[in-house]
This record gives sequence, C-alpha cells and structure tokens, in this order.
Amino acid sequence: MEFGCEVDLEELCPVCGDKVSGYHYGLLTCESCKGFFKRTVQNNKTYTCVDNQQCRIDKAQRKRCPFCRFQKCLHVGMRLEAVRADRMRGGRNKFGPTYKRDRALKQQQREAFIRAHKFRTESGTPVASWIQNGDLTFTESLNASSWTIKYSNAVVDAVTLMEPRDPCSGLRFTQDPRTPPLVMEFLLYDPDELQQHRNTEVHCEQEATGCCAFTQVYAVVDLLLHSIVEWARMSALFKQLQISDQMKLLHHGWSELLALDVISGQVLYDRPSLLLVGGYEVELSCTEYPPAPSLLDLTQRGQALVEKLHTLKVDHQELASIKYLILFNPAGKHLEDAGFIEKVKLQVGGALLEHTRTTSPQLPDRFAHLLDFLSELRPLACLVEEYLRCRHLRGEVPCNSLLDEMLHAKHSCP
DNA sequence: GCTCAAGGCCAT
DNA sequence: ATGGCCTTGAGC
Ligand SMILES: [Zn+2]
Ligand SMILES: [Zn+2]
Repeated sequence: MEFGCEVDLEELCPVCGDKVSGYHYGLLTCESCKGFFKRTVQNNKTYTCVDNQQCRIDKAQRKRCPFCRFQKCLHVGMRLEAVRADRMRGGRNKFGPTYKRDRALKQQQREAFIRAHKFRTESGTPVASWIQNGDLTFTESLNASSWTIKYSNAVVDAVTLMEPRDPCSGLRFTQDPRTPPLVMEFLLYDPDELQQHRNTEVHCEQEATGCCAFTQVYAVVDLLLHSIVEWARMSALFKQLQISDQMKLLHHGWSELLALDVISGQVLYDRPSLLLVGGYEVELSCTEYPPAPSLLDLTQRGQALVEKLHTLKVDHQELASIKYLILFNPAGKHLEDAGFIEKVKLQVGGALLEHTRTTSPQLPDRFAHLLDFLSELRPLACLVEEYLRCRHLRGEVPCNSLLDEMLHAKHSCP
C-alpha cells in the first residue's frame, strides 16, 4: 500500500496519453484505445510482441505493438466483460453507477482545488457560499450566525459552517496556503470544539438524571456516535456511496472513530478524558459478569495514544484526515464498490502525506508515525468495543440506540 | 425527453 | 488495422 501525492486531475488516456473521450470499458480512455480494445476483444485477436513485451505505449508509437498495447489496456483496468458478446448497441451496462461515482470523485477534487486556490487570494469569502447543494436542508437560524442542518430525525448545529470572521472559529481559516485541497476540505467540514463542547453540555444535563455510572458513559458514547454518523453523511465523498456501503463502512469503523474522537478532544482542546466520568465503577466492572475490560485499562491505553499525538504535535488537519482514512477502509467484506473506497483512501493518504511534508519537512517520518498511530488505535478500539459489548450483554445499553445497532452489526475485532 | 457509453461505419 | 465520427437505446 503506497500513497501518492499528486492529485489526479489529468484528462489523459492511461494507455497512450492521448486526449480522453469518455468512459470506455471501465475507465476514462481515448477514442482510439476504445476502438482498439473493442476490435481486439470482439474478434478474439491474438498478438505477439517481437521485443521483450515491454514496449512503451504512447500516442506516437501505440500502433507499433498491439500486443503490448492490449497488455497495457488490461493492466490499467479496461474490462473485457464490458464488450458485449451480443453486440447490442446503446443503453447502459453495470458500470454506469461506477462511472457516476468516479465522475463525482473527480468533480469533488476539482471543486476542492478551486476553493483552496480561491482561499489563498480572497480571505473573506463566507464559508456558507462554499457549501455545495446536496440533499441536506439548510435553514437559516433566527440570529443568522449559525445554521441548522436537519437530517433524518436528528438535528445538529453546524458550527463548522459559520463565517470565518466569527471569533470562535476564526482560527480554523488562517491556514497555511500550501495545505492540500483535500486536507483543507476535511478541516472545514470537521466538527470543531464548539460542537464537541455542546455535546459535553448535553451530557452534563443528563448526568444529573443518570441513575448509574454507565448511563453517563453511554450518554457520551451515544452523542459521539450520532455526531460521527452526521459527520460521515455530511461528506460529499461518503454520500456518493450506496446506502449499503455507507452502513458497512460505519459498522466497520465506528469504534475507531469513537476512540479517535475522545483522543482528539484531549489532544486538541485539552479536554479531560470523557471516559473518566464513569470512574467510580472501575472496581465494579471487575466483579460483574461478563467480565469487561476495565475502564482504567482503557483510559491508560488511551492516554498513551494521547501522549503520542502530543509529542507529535498533531494538528487539526491531520486528525480530520485520519478520520477519513479510518472511514474509507476498503477491507470491509462484501462492499459493492471497494474500488471507489480504495481510491478515496489513496487520495486522502496522498493529501495527508503532502500536508505533513509541507508542514514538517524536517520530520520525514511524520507520515509514518501517523500511520503507526492508526495501527495502535485499532486494538484500543477493539477494547472499547469489547467493553461496550459487555455492558450491552448486561442489558445496560438501551435497545434501538445507535450503539445498539453498531454492536449488533458484524464487527472486525478478534 | 436527455445522457453518454456501447457498437457501427468508412476514409486513411 | 487504425481512429474519427455516427447511431443507438436503457437508465435516469
Ligand atoms: Zn489511448
Ligand atoms: Zn511489444
């Protein structure tokens, strides 16, 4: 697995470098390679290379070795099954939705690039005007300085969408102009401290009515899970996925995102560990059945990761990008469009790599350290999941809650 | 109705 | 055999 830096905005045929004329047999290619691939497959042509089967294929030389040209067609991903055996014309095939998502991904990159570029010159652009049309309903609130997003039956304050002159969020928009477009995009859409603080406030209100310690932990977890789901569904990239894939990604990554949210809160805002609210019951959890990982162990492991991020001096951009790396995990089983998810992951990784290189050129291993952090986050997330699962088995998790749904979904922890 | 990727055509 | 341009038609 290797992350590349370059943003793929080019419109060149991946086979010969000629101008692209549209999607053909699985991907964007030029008109001539489309015709060549069609003729070859339709007529079961067999070519032979007179050289070492490594001929350079470009616009000028593509006619010289059809063997190597066809090899390259297959290598870049042109699909044999997109050539119709019955030669029926017109209509759409099963690649239609894939083309649509790929188009949206490229468009997203293009828009992010343009916005990031604009940002370098016009610093006073209202963020609200950057929001693209989606299936979200934006309604201006009474005082016009914040927006409310109604999504399904949940309502979340979108403080991230405030205008940049707002003193509370102004810092978010004084970014290094070299920040990669995608990273900038993630930062803009990442829930910020105000929203997290609001979550805590809600929790404090509920704390008074909580009857047992876990009720408080559950309240925080449920709020964080809701904000995680909201965050994901706000993402234009995530929205491109079929609902079934969206659910699979969330069911797969929720515990890591949850753990990262708690850790991020401590690193970015020096917020006390939210899990400590249930501190009283550390002893209790050792005696009840089924045995759960102790909260003490969880907080200690979490603290170790917090220290790691502190010494790395991780910034908000990096944390926002890491969340996408977690979400767009193509390893999940039975994904409809794992290819798209893989593409997004590579793009995010590339953008993050570029970001670390520009902000910390003196630390060439920074990106690797961030990936290390990710791999250490996974076992912690599994522990969190195990802990919550035990509480669930004890009947302490309300039915029909988001946590209930996540725990019932197939999970990946051993 | 329009889109746009699939197959078809034909001068080179 | 190549490749620029044309016709077709399911899915939106
Ligand atoms: Zn080509
Ligand atoms: Zn060859």
